[in-house]
Amino acid sequence: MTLPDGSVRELEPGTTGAALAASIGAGLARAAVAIRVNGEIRDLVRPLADGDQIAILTERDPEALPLLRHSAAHILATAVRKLFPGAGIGFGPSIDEGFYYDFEVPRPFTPEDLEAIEAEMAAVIAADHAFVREEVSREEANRRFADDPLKLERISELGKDETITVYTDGPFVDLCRGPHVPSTAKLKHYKLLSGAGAYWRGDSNRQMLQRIYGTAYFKKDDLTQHLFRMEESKKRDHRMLGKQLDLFLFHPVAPGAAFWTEKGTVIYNALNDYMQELQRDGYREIRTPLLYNKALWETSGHWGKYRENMFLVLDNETNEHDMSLKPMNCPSHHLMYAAKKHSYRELPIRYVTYDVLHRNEVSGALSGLTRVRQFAQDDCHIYLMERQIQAEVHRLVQFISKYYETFGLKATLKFATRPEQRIGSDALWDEAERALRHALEATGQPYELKAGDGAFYGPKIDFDVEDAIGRKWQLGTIQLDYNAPERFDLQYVGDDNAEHRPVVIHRAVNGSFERFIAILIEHFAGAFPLWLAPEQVRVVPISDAQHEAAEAMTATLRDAGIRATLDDRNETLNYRIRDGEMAKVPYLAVVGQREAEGGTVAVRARGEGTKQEVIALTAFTARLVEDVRARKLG
RNA sequence: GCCACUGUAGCUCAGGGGUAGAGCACUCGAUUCGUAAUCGAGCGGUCGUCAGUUCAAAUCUGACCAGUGGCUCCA
Repeated sequence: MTLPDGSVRELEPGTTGAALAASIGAGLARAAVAIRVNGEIRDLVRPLADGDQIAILTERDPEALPLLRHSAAHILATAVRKLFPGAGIGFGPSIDEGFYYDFEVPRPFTPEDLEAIEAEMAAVIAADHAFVREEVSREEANRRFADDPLKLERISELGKDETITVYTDGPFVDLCRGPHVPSTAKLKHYKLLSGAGAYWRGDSNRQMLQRIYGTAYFKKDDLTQHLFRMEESKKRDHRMLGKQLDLFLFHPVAPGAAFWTEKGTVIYNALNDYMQELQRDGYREIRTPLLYNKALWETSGHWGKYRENMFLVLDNETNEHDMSLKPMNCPSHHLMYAAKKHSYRELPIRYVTYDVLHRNEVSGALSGLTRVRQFAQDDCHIYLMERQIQAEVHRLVQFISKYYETFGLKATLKFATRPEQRIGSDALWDEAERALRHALEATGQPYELKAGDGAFYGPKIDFDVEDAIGRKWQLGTIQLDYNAPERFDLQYVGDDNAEHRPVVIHRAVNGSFERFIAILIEHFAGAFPLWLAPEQVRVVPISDAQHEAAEAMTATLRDAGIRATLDDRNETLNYRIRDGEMAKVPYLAVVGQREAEGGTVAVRARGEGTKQEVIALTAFTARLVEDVRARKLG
């Protein structure tokens, strides 16, 4: 057998991974979680064969964590079966952030149930049950799971040639492909998080099961960090901060559509201004109608595939719902392009629109600003020749990266290639993928390949950003589209005086303003950098004697374009300082007798406590103006 | 859309078959203060909406509306 370092070991036939690990060292034997045999991850207890390529997996291997979590799901089921005899069992996989298991029980699990179950899991772990793998015949499997209709259903779907395996840990037997960690004692750091209803097979026509979510890690620190992140997410929830900081609100009369307060609107406009500033170079901002006859959606293909997500509007003359609010801008952009004849000399043509869009999301999907029915994208469509793709994508990647950097968001690029379901010839896809990949590599930025994850009409680059507490959000996208130009019969006249098809690039950076602002609120925990802060400076006179001076200073700041307010309420200084800090205003400019006389302000920066700086108002103003201009972060 | 839970003052929340409570915010008065809550008084609610049960409903029941979590990252 060959080990990862290339060394070869001779072993008795039938030796298991566990025995191999033990023969290498006692430490490795203890740390071993599973074994990779010829690229396939297996249980340690399975026998090895002559000539196998072997790698022993320990908790340090990234592939090991899902095994632990999947095993945790079994341990959870073991505990639930003990406390709720007769509970039906569904699926219990590991997921990105942990694991879950679905149970068929007469009532939902309560938080108290979860506590009891978690305690019972500790008992299962203490018992140190080995995970025993067995290969069984279909008949045997049906016999074993005679009381588990959900498992029987799954067994009936397995192909004739598939090996059916079951895993046993102590009293619990489960139909399972495996593999698992060697025994229940491997699970040390885990936490049950929540219970929720979930349909069997995700089908709302099937019965509702009760799902328990949990998470597990090899290291205590990792679990602690995960739980901390959950806590921190709760504290930063944009729905709570939005209310607290008075940025936006929702009302039952317009579900899924935000009302922006004057403060929220400042942020919205600041983002829009920045976007426009970055796009002065070569972009054409246009506006198109919000309401269209269905003819447009028939051309674009939305009428057939997307209609249930569109808001249809009754046309009184025809008495038909044959008008619709636009759910996206692309068709209207294509229309604008097609309205004129274009020379190759004009390309690329870049249309940008910030119009409001409506999509009829199902009611249960709505959530704060992140899932809404009305929103605005920074929507751009670029019409260009194939040979321009590389340069254009290069330009876009740099632009988008720069944009995210301004907010201190770390972006990761994902390159998504042709999916199974697609349109267009392979030659076209080859060309499109080649052009995208070259452009990507030219930027020098690392990227991750997501094979088969492209749009049905073309490959794409997605931007995942990581926020201040390490959460990932999918934001920007650059998509090549060969389909739309066909549907809309888009053309340009080439240097050969013949008509040619342009290619379309769809591009969004914010995704939607609504969702992006939600992400920013959580990223900054409501403490926006100066250029985004709705209220940038709050002038706080110490007593009435400085009222006039403070008023004049506020006016000076405002004249310089700074969003300054005056807090001359009849409250103590302490009260107003506290209020300013809680409102997360970047600067409090305190004006006492000394400052009023000297034309200075005592500046208290947000979160810096009493570390104040007394500075001439003119110098302070100049600094603020510069920081806003530079969109300085902190 | 479906399931579970939730809906009481502008906000956060307590209460609960017999005429509605707190803190903060707001208004007024006193206080004029050097860096995270000064004191006092006052204003403020058809207890999400509509029905039903009851002598009596904010409380119990149902429907609806809205919000929150979830609804295969396949044994």
